[in-house]
Amino acid sequence: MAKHSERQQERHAIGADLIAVLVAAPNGNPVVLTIKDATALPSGPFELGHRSLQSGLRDWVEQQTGHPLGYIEQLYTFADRDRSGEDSSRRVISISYLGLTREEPSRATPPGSWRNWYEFFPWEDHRYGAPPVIVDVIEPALRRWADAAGHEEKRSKRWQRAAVCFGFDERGWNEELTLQRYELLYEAGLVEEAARTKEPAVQLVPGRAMDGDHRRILATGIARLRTKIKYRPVVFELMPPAFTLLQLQRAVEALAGVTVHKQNFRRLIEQQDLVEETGQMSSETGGRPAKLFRFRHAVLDELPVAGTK
Amino acid sequence: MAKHSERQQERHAIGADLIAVLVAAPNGNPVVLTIKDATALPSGPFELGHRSLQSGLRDWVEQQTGHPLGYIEQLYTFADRDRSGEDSSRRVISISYLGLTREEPSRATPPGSWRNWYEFFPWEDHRYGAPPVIVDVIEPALRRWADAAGHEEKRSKRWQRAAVCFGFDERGWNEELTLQRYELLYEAGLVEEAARTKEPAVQLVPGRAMDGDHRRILATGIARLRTKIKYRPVVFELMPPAFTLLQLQRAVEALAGVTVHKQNFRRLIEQQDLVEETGQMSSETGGRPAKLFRFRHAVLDELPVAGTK
DNA sequence: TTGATTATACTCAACTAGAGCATAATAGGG
DNA sequence: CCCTATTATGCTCTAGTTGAGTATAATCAA
Repeated sequence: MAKHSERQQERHAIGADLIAVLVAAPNGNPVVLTIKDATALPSGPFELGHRSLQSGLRDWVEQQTGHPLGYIEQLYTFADRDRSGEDSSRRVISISYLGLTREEPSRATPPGSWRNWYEFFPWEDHRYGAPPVIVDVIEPALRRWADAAGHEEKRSKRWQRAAVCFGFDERGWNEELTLQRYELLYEAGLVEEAARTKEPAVQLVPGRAMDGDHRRILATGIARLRTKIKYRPVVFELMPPAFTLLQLQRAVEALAGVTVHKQNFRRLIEQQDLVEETGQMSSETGGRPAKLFRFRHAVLDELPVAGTK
Repeated sequence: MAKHSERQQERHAIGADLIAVLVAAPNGNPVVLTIKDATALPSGPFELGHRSLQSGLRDWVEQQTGHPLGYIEQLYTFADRDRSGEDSSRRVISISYLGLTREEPSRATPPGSWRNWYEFFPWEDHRYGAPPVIVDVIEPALRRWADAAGHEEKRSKRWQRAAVCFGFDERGWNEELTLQRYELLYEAGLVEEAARTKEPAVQLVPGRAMDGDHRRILATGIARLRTKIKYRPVVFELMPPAFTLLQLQRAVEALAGVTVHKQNFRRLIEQQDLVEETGQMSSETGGRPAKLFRFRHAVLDELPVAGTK
């Protein structure tokens, strides 16, 4: 155990920031709360008055958006000097959180604050097939990046990594690799954030950039959520009190960025007793009316339950 | 975005500590590195000179143990005032990590530094059946705790939570709930750490206590590792370069605290191509000699691989 | 009344996971 | 050398899960 008193001077040159990836899914649109014209995630300093990190986050997010936060989960803490834009005489520790909220808040959040998260990651939305940007831009760019490696061994390692991430060479798309894909594009110098420090690539991959690490944090949040919905019933934090099974499915698909087999999705939800009928039917957009369901909150007490794989 | 400059004063009253849950498994024993006569986890301040949190941790752990850290993973960051033992005029942010190392280091670590982690959680080892402490001490104590609740509804909620955590009422043991179990015992005032602030219970549950939050952090690390080995090949970080399948199985069982079906374990490992034969056989303790295997490091590049469920 | 659209019930085959049986190869004691 | 204990290793069987498809039911709009 180091003596703390000797190090007060050094330790005091440290600050802490809380950064939030705040997600909602109003009618099947995956949106995230942003500030500064969608160039940053909402963040605020951790202050002495806060009871804990989590309550500190709750305080200012609820104050800022006017809506209560349902689910909160810590994402990652980092303090890399190279990554942060500040000078190196002091360090800021950034603690990021994933938060889910039920509705898209309107008051206290200027229009345009909530953004479809695929604006930042156009290559992540495979609900309507693989986005053209992958085969048109990303694949050739990563091929060039791989070929630019010195040794043959390194070349093939690079390409294998790219192929795993993006599902090239028959490998198939894995929606959970959102973070790995962003990091790969960053290392290959294909996103704007990387081009700021490294030499810029000839052609950047489309997708809205953000300040500092924020896009990377968003990628972390998306990846976490995409894995989490498979084994924990967290989607319901994003749903209205009553919903149809198709609405639920659309929400899951929006987050995962892939479509699922309708009948199998229903089977899964029902056999896990995640929902119960409200007894009412929906006034539908078209087609046969659907039963309305509500989340069975009791499942949260029956802990080791599964989600919506 | 808050103006940072206005808050310098407040922000500077913050320090950061790195805390390590460092795990090894020499011949099937799950051990963790401790200091101060096994009352604390190794920790050190995060300093300005450190390149990043992770490298800061690596620096002083390797310096302190003389062994390189294989796998490192962030666990959790917290700054709750109630939990930490320090005065409230300043805050320390604790960032905890899980680290895996191959061998039990001997130099630079005094004897007794590595402790079997079941000394801290005697109720977590189900390799030889459910430990008697559960039915003898924990179950009746939690029954009393549940009954002590005011409303009938709260009583049944408490008991349901206890039953889920410890597998009462036919529910079966779930080894991944290590953290939830510790937190339950803490809330029920049944561990020493809780008795320091709350009123002490009549009889505490056996198990070595630690300073501050350290036992809780250890529980977090164990729980994380128990879930991780099921879908990522991290056990191999704890194994020697060559090993028999039984040795591998013993390591997994040591971490998970439960036994597995031998033949099915072999089938799983082999069909996933996690290992390859070295061509050599083991000079065994008894019985038919076993083939020696080594980890196929290439699987780390074939990313979305499974582990040792 | 027909077609489009969505809801909902079933079926089927492939695969996975849990459990057990059988046989092989070694050591040690008589 | 044979018997027994012990561990290694191969194989089977069954139940459950998963992916994909077929069939039928309600509704609306033209």
